[in-house]
Amino acid sequence: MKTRDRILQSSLQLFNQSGERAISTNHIAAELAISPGNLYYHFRNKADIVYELFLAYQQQVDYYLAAPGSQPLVLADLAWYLEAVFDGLWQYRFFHRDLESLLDADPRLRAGYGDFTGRCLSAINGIFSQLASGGIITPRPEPLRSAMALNVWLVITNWMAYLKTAHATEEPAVLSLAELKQGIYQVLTLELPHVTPEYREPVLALRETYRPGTFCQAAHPST
Amino acid sequence: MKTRDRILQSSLQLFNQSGERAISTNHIAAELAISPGNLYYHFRNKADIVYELFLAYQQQVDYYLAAPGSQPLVLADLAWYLEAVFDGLWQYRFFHRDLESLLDADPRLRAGYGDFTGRCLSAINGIFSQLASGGIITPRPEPLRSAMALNVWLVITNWMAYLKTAHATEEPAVLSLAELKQGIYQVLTLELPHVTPEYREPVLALRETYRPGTFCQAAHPST
DNA sequence: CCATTATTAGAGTATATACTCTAGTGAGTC
DNA sequence: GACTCACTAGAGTATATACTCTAATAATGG
Repeated sequence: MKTRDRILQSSLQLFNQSGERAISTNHIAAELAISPGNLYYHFRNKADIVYELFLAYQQQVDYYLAAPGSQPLVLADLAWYLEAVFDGLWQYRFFHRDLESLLDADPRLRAGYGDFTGRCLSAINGIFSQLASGGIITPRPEPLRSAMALNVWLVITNWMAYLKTAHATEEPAVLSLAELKQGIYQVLTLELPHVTPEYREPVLALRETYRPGTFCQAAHPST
Repeated sequence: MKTRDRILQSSLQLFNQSGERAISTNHIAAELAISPGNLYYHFRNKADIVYELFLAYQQQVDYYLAAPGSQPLVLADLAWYLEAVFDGLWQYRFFHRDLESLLDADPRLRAGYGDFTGRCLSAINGIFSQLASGGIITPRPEPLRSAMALNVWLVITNWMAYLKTAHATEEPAVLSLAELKQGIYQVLTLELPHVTPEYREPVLALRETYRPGTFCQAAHPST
């Protein structure tokens, strides 16, 4: 594997683990047992590493959130979309932690992220449309649908912060993909009032799949 | 005004302006034209300043979110609660930006914030109950009501980050209290499906009050 | 007035951070 | 074997950060 890619990989791992703020370029170099000079041969600065990671994140989410076209969606599609989004969020979870500082440090990133959010919101909006076509949720007029999409986005992007701040018992809060996906429970809670009567039961069942266990959750973090 | 209080005041202002990460104790001392030694006479370290600001934040929100007791609520109460919460969020807006790092740096803060969130969620839950008693929203069974409260909390605490990251056009994104309060529009969107038919119109009217203007918004930040 | 205590200045420290510079090394090519 | 060129090491720099220490100055109470 090329050094450049190893830098990206290690950076992502360390950022996810401890946050971008706590990880210096020297840390990254040390982790890879390469010299700082070597790292700076491959990247002009730290912001460039972050930006490249953002591009990968963006590409992945864009791919999975690709417009559902105009065919109606079934319930399994909804579950699949939610899983995909939370997978992306998990893989690049350092990103939404102090995103503001990241954007302050790099105008390209600010512009790119603005567009990215816009696309995500349209995608969610489109998914709502096609879920309505599929008879799963009741159609809503436009200004409302966009506001709903935004709420979904807000819940999704804030769920991790909630888990790591309000919910955490351990000292440096750790997190597992399974816990993260309990965010799907919250999203489905959000959509519940808009589900058509005939789909209410199936959606409730799907939602139950992600219900946060009050029992002991022996979850451990992986990469 | 006592130096200690001036330190807190200036810290809050600078933190809100540029984020805790970007503001060093030297910056704070310089802003007040006092020596670093003087600052450290009044506070053992930076985390102590942050913690004290958290206590103030907590006290304010706790005060305004005090349990509505058992008397039913009217629509004006709902508006009042929302305004109060967003006011608190505004005054201590540095806090929810990289909260995770703040908690990592101070175990007291982590514990305190965990409790604080718990109380906020119960308060929102209680407000839902009393809104139901007041005939404004339809009563919901418990596990659902808590999940709804959590969604409200997620939307509220993430609204500012959304504005400053996705929505911002300016370089260091600035924000006004008025813009922030458009978050109320989102919260009311969230609650809309649970509003009783007879209150639907009044709630829609209230919500319209906070609708984000598509027109030019010449809002400028104040402290 | 004197003694004690609270407050302040200001120079200084140890450490970290992002990043640079120079001098290579090693694999391929002519 | 000389040349190139992508790649790497490692020491080094300027700056910042959180924080300390000493000594001086107010403020206060008896």
